[in-house]
Amino acid sequence: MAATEMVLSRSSSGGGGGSRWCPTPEQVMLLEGMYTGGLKTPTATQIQQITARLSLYGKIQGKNVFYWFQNHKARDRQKLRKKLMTIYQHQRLYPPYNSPYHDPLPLQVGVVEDASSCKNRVNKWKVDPPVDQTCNFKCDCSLMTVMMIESTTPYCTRVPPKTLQLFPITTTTASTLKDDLSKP
Amino acid sequence: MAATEMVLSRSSSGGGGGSRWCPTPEQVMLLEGMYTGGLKTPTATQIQQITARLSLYGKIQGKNVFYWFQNHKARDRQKLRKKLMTIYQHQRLYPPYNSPYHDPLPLQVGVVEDASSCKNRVNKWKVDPPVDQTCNFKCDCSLMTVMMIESTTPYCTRVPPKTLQLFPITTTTASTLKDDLSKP
DNA sequence: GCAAATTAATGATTTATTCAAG
DNA sequence: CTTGAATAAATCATTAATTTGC
Repeated sequence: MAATEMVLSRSSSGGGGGSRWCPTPEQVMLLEGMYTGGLKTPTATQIQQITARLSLYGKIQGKNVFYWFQNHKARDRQKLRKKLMTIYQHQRLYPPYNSPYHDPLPLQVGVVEDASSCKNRVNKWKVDPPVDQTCNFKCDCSLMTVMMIESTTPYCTRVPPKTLQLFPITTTTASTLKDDLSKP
Repeated sequence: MAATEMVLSRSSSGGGGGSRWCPTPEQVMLLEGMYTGGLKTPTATQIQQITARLSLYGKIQGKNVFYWFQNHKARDRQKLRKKLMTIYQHQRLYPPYNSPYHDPLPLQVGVVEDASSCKNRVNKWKVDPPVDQTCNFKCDCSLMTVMMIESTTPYCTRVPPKTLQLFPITTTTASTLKDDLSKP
């Protein structure tokens, strides 16, 4: 980095108040809980609910949740991939078949109908996760839908309703409200 | 997705498909015009305007415009890439330098500040395109912002503004409300 | 102990790839 | 086969850890 200066140029970066979401420990904890609990790709509806719940612990948007799962899954996958790669390399083995470590995650997928017809890759994990909540919505596809849905709630912390600012490009000096994160 | 439903009862009339956007010839013409005119990656603001304009010729959403440019650019690029690849292969040449045909498109980028400091990749094409409309918004980054903006207008054919509903999550056993937001 | 400098994590975008409708 | 839609991989950029010299 330039290191020449970086002082208090606060939030000049682009469009939205704080430059990026900084999850509180509680939020991270809950998210990781859901992830290890089996939720890898939440549907739009789930993202909504998760966002609502996490907003109790700090300001957050649906897209943050969406990104979190995307990144977490991707990095999990790449971690596994590297591990497998070194293993294969170590044993002078080639990956099992076609694209072996291209999808190593033992994610719990949805119902894979019959597996007899392999014409399509079994990417059918679009049904909603193990928890049996009665959401019968077929195809709510992550990001788009999320964005469509969250519409009017720019960031949904439960702050007292101040004068709503569409695009807080203005300085908003300070941060302070940023986080009280004290690591456990 | 189960495909069990998708009633697609109506609206197939008049050139709008139910399941996916089917651009009218006028829309395609205009889009291609803009593309060859130099617009490769419209900002959110531009996407809005384009959508508004194209909605005169048929129903369309911001995401359609977004996807159209994404796909068009991607496929243009891959076409060029293939062409270059065969050329190189044909002449027993290796690509010029590091990743030669990784960015073959002579896209018109925004102002590249000084080019003297190459510390960062010059990916600064985030400023808004040639047309000098006075939008000073720094970083409105494509999809997210588009979605944020278009918010309450699920599909922006010129329908009269109804009362906005913000997505009832409650059980409401299936259906009924669903098609309200998927079909006109 | 403290900040500046460096490195590691990780949030956010962009690009490439894949799926499926027509 | 073409192409709209969706997802995953790669990349960028900023924040937190950490090292280091004082």
